[in-house]
Amino acid sequence: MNPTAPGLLTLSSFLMSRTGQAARRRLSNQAERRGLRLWHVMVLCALEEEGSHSKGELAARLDIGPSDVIKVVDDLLVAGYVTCTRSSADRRRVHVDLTARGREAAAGINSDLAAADDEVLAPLSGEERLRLFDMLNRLNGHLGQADAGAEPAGARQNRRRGR
Amino acid sequence: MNPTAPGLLTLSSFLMSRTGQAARRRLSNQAERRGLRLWHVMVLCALEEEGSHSKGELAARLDIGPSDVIKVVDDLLVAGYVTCTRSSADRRRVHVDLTARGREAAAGINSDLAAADDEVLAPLSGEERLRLFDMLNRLNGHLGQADAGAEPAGARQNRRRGR
DNA sequence: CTTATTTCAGTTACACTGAGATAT
DNA sequence: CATATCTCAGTGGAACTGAAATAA
Repeated sequence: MNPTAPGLLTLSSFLMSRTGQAARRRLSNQAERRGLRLWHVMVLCALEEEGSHSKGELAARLDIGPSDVIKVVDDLLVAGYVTCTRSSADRRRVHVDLTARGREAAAGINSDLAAADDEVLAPLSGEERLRLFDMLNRLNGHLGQADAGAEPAGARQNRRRGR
Repeated sequence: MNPTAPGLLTLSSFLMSRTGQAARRRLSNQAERRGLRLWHVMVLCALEEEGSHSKGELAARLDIGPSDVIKVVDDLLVAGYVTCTRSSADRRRVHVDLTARGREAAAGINSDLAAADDEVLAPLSGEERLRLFDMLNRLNGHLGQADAGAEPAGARQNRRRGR
């Protein structure tokens, strides 16, 4: 059809997945120094920024599987970074809250991750970084929204990107 | 330390990994319609753009594991998209070449992927897309280069990102 | 004997799926 | 009974690791 379709290797989508993968690895390496994975940090960060969440809310907020939240929160619980308490109003829900220790850990790792982020973005000027950040936010919104509209019908559980 | 370190969830590195992941999924879905995975398309694309490669060269060019190239090329061989021939000059090497059928498949899927890429980048203007493409290329070069410098010593096999 | 290339086998982390338990 | 939330166990593809076989 299109005689001069650009190859996969030069597509922005593909470059982005590659770059994102490399960037993720750097962040992940930072987290690993504290015995945490990125999922753990995501949860700590969400709790730090937005306060208490139920496990289901965390899954929706972070766009990860509800079943994965279980393991992650359980690890954080064992590490003493969070507390889990059943809601007295709706006893199905489990509220997750940061402990003082968790807040401390989150602050420490956040500054480490910010440094890693800075190193990743090293080749970009300050203005370019702002542009990039803006574009990424728009792309994220667009992609998440587009996926949400394609729900088959009875997808009450797992309303996530993979369908 | 830093009292106002930005949270992981707002780091460009993190946003990029998320966006890249969503973008990759779209490309992957396109490839799947033809019974291929992204790895297969990467190989087809590299062969289409740059001609014959040995398996080791493909691994280095695409930055994937030499052991993974085996499976991918083998799949393509079974599908009749490539031919494998031992080099007569250096019989350790196996040269991989596109067949007519492979070239046809590559062209077809490339235009499909280009359409998917266009959809991913929908929220960006033409100028922004160029900027983004440029930034991604620079970031890719920077990250790949930085990883290459951190080699421990005797890394003759697997000189790849994860070390 | 040492090195390069390919090959095979196995491991890990991640994302996801499905069933079931408990509560509303 | 229908629904929501959480929990657990298992699947599959991707990325990586290590060790062999073959040839130089």
